[in-house]
Amino acid sequence: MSLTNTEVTCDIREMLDRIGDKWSVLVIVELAGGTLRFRQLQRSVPGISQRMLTLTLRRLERDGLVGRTVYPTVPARVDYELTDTGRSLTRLLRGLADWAAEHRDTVVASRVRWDAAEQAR
Amino acid sequence: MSLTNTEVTCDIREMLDRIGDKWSVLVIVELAGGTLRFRQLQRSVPGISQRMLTLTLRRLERDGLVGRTVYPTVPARVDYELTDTGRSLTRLLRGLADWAAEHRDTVVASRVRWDAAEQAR
DNA sequence: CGGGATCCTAGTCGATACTG
DNA sequence: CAGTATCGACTAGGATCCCG
Repeated sequence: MSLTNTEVTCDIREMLDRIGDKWSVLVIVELAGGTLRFRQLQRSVPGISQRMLTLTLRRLERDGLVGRTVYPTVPARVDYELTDTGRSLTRLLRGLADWAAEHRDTVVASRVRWDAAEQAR
Repeated sequence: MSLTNTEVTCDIREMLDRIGDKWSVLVIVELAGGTLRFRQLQRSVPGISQRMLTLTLRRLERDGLVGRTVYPTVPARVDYELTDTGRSLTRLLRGLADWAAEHRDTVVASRVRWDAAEQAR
């Protein structure tokens, strides 16, 4: 169960390079609820700009986590959905969310203590 | 088991803000092997600069994931070790590493395909 | 509607030099 | 040894405009 080796840590870094940016997990989580169009997705992820939604989706599509379907109607219609690989990620995200929920208070308290000590200097 | 709600996604973003940077997980993984001094840690994490190791350790200490002990000897000696909270993270990191190991080939293949299609334009 | 192309800023990171 | 301070490069991300 040891984690101390270069190979494993590189694996983790790869993962974080994939989903550690500002928007990827938010998009993935929304798509976990089902297929969404570009506009729907943008409305579902408050604060994301058009540009960042596009960039994020392209990266996820490139990695095979998200599928893109274009319907040649006018105006254009584009559906986004998680692939099987993408869906397999939701289990992991659940794990992250659970850890965060469980330890948030402790972490916040630690920060408050730290910042107070900082202030004291 | 749904992930689609703002609260959960914020939890995950908090987590990623905490460990999603370039060095945090690498430091955590090294400390998972036991207490280390500053220099030992720097040698254990190839490529990390003095500055980034300091910054990373300060952040982790502020969040209560890493403990710091100073021995007032000359020259100074400082030990770093995971707290209980920090140690609880290793289970999660194991999950990330496992996912990465299992899906790396698929993801890489998807990228190659994407980049080839890109080239074709 | 679903983007692409540009421009710009704020923050991250690395390199280097210095200190107790 | 264990840092702090400074500078400069790079880049993620936001704002805006335009197009089919």
